[in-house]
Amino acid sequence: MRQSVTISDVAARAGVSPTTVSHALSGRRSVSAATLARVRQAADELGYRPSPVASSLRTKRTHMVGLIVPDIANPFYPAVARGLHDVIAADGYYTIIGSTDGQRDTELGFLDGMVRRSVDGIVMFSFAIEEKDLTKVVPARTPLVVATGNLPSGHDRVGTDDAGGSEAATRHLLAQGITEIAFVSGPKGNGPGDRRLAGYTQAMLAAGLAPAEADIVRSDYTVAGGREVVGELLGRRRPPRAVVCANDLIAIGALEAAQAAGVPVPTALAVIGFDDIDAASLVAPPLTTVANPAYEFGRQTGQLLLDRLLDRYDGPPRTVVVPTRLVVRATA
Amino acid sequence: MRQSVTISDVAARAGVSPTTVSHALSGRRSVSAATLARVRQAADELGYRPSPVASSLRTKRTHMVGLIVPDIANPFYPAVARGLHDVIAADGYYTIIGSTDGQRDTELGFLDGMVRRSVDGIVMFSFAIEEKDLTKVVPARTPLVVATGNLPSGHDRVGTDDAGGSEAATRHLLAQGITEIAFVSGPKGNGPGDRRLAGYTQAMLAAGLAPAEADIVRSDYTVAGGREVVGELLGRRRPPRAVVCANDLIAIGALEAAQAAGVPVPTALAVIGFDDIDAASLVAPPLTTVANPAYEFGRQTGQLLLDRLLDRYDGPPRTVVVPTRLVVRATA
DNA sequence: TGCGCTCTGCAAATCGATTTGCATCGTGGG
DNA sequence: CCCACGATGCAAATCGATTTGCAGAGCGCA
Repeated sequence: MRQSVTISDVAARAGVSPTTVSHALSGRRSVSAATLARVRQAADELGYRPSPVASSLRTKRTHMVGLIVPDIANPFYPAVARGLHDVIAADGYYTIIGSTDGQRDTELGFLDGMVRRSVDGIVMFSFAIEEKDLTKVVPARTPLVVATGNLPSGHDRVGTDDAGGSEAATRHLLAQGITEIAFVSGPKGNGPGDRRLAGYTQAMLAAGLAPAEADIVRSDYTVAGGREVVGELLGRRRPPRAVVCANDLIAIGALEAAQAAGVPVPTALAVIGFDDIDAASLVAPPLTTVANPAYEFGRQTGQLLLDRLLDRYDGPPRTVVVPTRLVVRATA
Repeated sequence: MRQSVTISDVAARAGVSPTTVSHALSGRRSVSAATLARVRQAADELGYRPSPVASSLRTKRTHMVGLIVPDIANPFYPAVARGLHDVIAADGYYTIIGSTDGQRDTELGFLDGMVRRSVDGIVMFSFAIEEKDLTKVVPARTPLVVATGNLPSGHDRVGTDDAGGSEAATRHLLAQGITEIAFVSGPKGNGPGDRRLAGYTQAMLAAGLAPAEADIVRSDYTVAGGREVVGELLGRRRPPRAVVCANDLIAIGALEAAQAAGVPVPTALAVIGFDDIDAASLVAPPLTTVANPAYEFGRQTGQLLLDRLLDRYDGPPRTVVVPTRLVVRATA
């Protein structure tokens, strides 16, 4: 079950040593033009396809990058994966994926597996792991990009401008003269909800408005959750004139609640979501939302990684914040 | 830059040869209980983590599976990826991904790259490649699951029951006494549109109805396209009482066209989509559609692959058809 | 002429595991 | 008592590349 054509076969055919073939094809040492031509031709004629596995054993480089996410089927991550993929594939790197469901053991398992497989770099979305776990499993020399907001920074890092996004959304409402604005966040924790909440608060304060405690409510990140809490908001004596939501699903729930209550959108209630998932443009009326550019996010992780893989950068950890963009449709 | 702990280190510590360590840990030959214990302990104490790269070089097995898709960011494929991932990860296999954008050269490039990386198996969604390309690049012994409908079968294969799905959708309408049913397919070609069309036709014929040529229209697979062609249908002298669409986006476009024309859904126009994308349940009214179970699809590809990887099956190519399921919501 | 330097090329070691072939030691059956 | 065989362990070959060290040839310069 040996490989069909090896470097020795090429060497034999070209009448040189395997050493010379290696040098000729890799260019790590110079060979004469004549030899180079003979080697090239021999390789060509035999259909030589070098074995990356053998090469990796010696060089310790696999041209593979690990991507660890909670769930590759969750719409955000495929776009990230694609962005990463597009950046690194251009330099011949492959992406190897692990879905962890946010389980700590699974996260560690994939991390360990990928390190042993000697991936050249790792992009990690982790929610259950801590810095010391990371350093225990991942050798210091392996580039690692961390893509979650909760870890202290000992690695390169990419994040979304959550606060800036909801700040822009809030300002968009304020600019229309709307001041009674509520915010629907996610569950307490280190998810994006409270970072987005912070942007809302800041915009309100900057406008000289102090958001009342009652104007800030929490939900899980689902349509049903959004429908429920916004339904409750609308039932109050003084319902808000607008809601900014921590994600699009909540916002879609808000739309449903408004419709159920007979409250016209956006004239009586303006709604703004966050993420710009596919469905945002498909619901009726189409949702005004803050685009969370997952693809761009992925590209940035790829850039940070590639800069280190190709020795273009060798300094202290860097952080990239991916900007968001307000997409104005019909709900605000 | 050598690996920290190698098999020789373990051997030294346990006072045996590397051979014995290998046999002890792999169980390929028997070792005495005492030796086994000593080896285990030595490995443990040193924190031995075997190198899959070295192992692969000798064994030709990498425990990696390649997944080649047109676009990992397209909602269908992440779910497939997850299904595949879940099945094979249980046996220690990793998924390595390539997005090709349906480009022939890119498809071939990833195929070649993965084969050279000596993946143990490949799952391929290809639209631009032909059987002979495949056999040229992929060694006969590498298990390959083909997941598109247009290739002649020389490999294991997984497909969706496209015809069955739209047949069920059509019958669902017929059962309500609706007979004026139109079908919106995709562009001519080997996409799923015409396989879905076939199911519609069959159901109509089985009911003794001969669908008129005018009842079958084509669109691209987008909302805009669906809106346009269904708008045209509704403007006819005798508009259909229902439309079955080749995918959900078209169906959502149909919804928009109906709303624009003031045609109530489902009372004056019933609409059924195909795929059950996330947005299907989020639009208003929620879309009745045929679920195309991508996750299950991925699991099936994983099963076919794993059966061969683990030598559980060694016969001629098999085909698995993943059943669809009618999801009745509010539009039909 | 002689010294040193660059250019070219090869032999051999190396990466870290797996696998084959051989040797040794008991043990039980004939 | 002897032979066959299973159990156990090691030395060495192997997978297919890369890299190091060495050597010969050719050239320029003092």
